[in-house]
Amino acid sequence: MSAPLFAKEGYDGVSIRDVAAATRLTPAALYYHFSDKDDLYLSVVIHEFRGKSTVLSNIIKGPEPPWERLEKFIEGLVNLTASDQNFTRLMQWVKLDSDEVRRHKLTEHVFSDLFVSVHDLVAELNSGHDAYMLAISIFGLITFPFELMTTRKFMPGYRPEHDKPAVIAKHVIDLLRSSLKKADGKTG
Amino acid sequence: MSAPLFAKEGYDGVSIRDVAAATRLTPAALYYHFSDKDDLYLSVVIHEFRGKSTVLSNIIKGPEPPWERLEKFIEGLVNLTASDQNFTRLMQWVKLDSDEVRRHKLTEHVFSDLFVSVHDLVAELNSGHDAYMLAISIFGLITFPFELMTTRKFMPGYRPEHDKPAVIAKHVIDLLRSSLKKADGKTG
DNA sequence: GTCTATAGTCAGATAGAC
DNA sequence: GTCTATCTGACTATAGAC
Repeated sequence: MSAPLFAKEGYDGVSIRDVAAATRLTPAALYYHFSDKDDLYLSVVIHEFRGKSTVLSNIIKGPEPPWERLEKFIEGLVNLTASDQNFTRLMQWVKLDSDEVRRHKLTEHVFSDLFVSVHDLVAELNSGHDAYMLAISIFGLITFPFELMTTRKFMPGYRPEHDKPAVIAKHVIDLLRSSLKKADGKTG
Repeated sequence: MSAPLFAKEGYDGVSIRDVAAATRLTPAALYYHFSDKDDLYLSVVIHEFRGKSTVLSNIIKGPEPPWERLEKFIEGLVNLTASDQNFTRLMQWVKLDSDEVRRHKLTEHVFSDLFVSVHDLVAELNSGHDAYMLAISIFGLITFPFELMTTRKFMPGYRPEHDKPAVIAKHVIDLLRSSLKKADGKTG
């Protein structure tokens, strides 16, 4: 209910009174359910990510060859990111969080599982690239166009199709294919 | 003087009093030089980026073949990003800024010139990829490892060398080479 | 140009009635 | 569990002395 608020304005930009208005409760009622603002914020953000990362992890653990699972994962994360703007912004706020304890807790719940899944998948590809770096690159390639969504519209060369999930996913896959995909007919 | 403050805590996380303490002025003195907090913030951030993007643009406009200039640009932006942590964080705050007018002004001064330079460079490569998407991908590949710096240390597979600029730059270049670089002996 | 002092508003958090 | 009322402190911004 209040996730869009935190997604838009971040921790410092949202007051307990704002959350109270959005949930049609009073500040005092919120303090009955949460010990303080940090507790409320953590609960909201972690709840927002629950389920989403497990859906993507399941894609990654499918029966297909690694490259095909990677393609499906890329399409899945692009679609998720495109369909829920709060998702990307909440991740951005996590990365920027200036409170170390809070950022550590969020990282654990928000990034870890999915990162491990992608890391293990790209390791299977045997591409020669460092799996850790490669996993980070893939997340960067997928999320960066969405992180820039509100600013890149002013850049030269922009066309509305650059916002379409299918176009973004295809671009990422095309960019990675020649570096990562083993030749089709190759056998051990 | 107060750029590190805004880099760490963002617009909402830094008060006029904080800036006053950092500059050893009083809030009232700051209001003599700046009309309001927005004016102060914009001045600080834009000043922080001046010069930096022109240095990189000059690399891009060198005499070498396009792919070599792209390699040098990647190394240059990686080194800049690695040497000045404020740089990355201020860019992240710009992307997340919830005030549309402020974000528009910052985008103009912070992103535009460099984006245009990279866009035109990758267009020269004739790689077959959309130049606009490709420019965004390159910025994503370079900056994402630094945006995740504080959180990815907790991820499995992490080694300290993953923070080294040379390693990050090499990874990005290696990842892009087979997709973007024309065969060496090719002539028109 | 920089100061002290302060106006006016909003923040996080709590006490106590129901 | 949720409310009204309120405490305490921090915030942006300004007035006016020097």
